[in-house]
Amino acid sequence: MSESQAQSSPHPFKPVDEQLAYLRKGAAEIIREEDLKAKLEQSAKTGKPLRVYLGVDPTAPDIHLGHTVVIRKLRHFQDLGHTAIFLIGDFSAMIGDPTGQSETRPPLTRAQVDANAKTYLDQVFKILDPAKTEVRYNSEWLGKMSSYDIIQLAAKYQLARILEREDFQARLAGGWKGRLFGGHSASAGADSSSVRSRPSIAIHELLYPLLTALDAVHLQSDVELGATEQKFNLLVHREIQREYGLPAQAILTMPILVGLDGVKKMSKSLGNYVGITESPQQMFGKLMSISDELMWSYYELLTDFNERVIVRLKEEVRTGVLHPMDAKTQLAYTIIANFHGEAAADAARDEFQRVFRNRQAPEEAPQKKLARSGPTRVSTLVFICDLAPSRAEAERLIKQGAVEIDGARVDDVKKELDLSKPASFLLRAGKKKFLRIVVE
RNA sequence: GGACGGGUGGGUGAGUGGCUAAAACCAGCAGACUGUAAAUCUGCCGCUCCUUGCGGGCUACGGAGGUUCGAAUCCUCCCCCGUCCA
Repeated sequence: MSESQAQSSPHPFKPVDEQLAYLRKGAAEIIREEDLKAKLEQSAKTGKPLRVYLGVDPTAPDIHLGHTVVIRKLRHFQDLGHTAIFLIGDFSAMIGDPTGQSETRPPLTRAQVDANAKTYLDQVFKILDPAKTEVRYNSEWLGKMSSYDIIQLAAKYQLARILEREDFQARLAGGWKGRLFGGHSASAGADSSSVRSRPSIAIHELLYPLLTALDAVHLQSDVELGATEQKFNLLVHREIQREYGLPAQAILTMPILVGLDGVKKMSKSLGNYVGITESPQQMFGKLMSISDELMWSYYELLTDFNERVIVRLKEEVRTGVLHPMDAKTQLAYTIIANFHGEAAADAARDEFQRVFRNRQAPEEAPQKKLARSGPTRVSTLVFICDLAPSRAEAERLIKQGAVEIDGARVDDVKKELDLSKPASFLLRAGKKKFLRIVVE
């Protein structure tokens, strides 16, 4: 868990300026900072912690490092003694947040949402302190609304205001911009011509920010967190709170984490992500593969090193005192220790050294047991062990010299192995994929 | 409801009857180099079978039928998307 500077004693709070500095780290924007400061002062005075929430739609079963950025910020509030509310948008997930979507997305079913919500919580509590986290579901209030309530709500906001939103603008104008971070491979000048399948906007999407605003109303939040792409929604929440006669919450947005490719937003569908349930080994490998440049934003958004320390590291790398690889190793170590503990992080680091720097066989590769059989081609083996998606691909890997057995390169496509007797060997396909095959 | 335009491989996008498993670019994968980074270079990049060959078979250009020795390309119907009009 994050060994952060803030310790348990919730009251009295730390000095407001100190709190602010801690909260500001890595933040993209605080709206408005004076508001947040005033709220912190108020809470310091009254001894009443702030109510800080993060709403998440459980649209996928797994969370990855990209999601953790903002969860970590919630943790920071928790560290400072404020009340962290983790809101599961089980109702809103069934509408679908239009943010960053280029078209209306298919709504999730109740069952999917429930299943996802469950796995989310397990994972989220690797970051948040379960004992101090208030978990809420927005179906609690949204599910009970009557159509009358909905009309009332809808009357509180202007269509023009909703349409101001960038996603809608773009979708209405057609030829929506590539998603964040140049999401579509920009072949030169393709912009205006790629309008072919112009997406539509369904009415219910307009309601999304309004409905989720009721979360803020119900929770009587002082602060809401979100990724920068949520800014629009968060601002609507703020206004609707006022409409309902509540003080407007402060907003703190966090930058979107760039994925392993160094270009696009980290996302599962792009495959440029590190899942938080992945093995220490896998995480280590993935984290070491990021570019030197990207490493700094990971330091900022995924670790508790404070700003000054990060600046110093950066300077040391720049002047050649610290090797970039060592800086990256430390980064990977720190992140993994957060999720798996230090022992596991140690092991992952050592293993990484062994395998990639010293080019030795991994201490323990994932094992795959096979029943005895006759002579089998290596290409077939690579395929049935899932090291390649097809036999053709497996064969290609061999032709390209990517396949090794116990460290010896296989260069004959037709090579066969005798699997009729018990045996154990290490099969490698490509740089990163190892499998210990055990024939029983 | 009408007029017009369009639906090609993971993405963009060429291709208007055979030379097209389908240009080019992007993404991806592998090898070399390295710090398993980035950059760069080289190769690969539908599936499958074997005698691994510039080999055979199968599948693929929204769907279904048809014309043809031969279709992503022509015809018919259908579905979907967009623009404009109502």
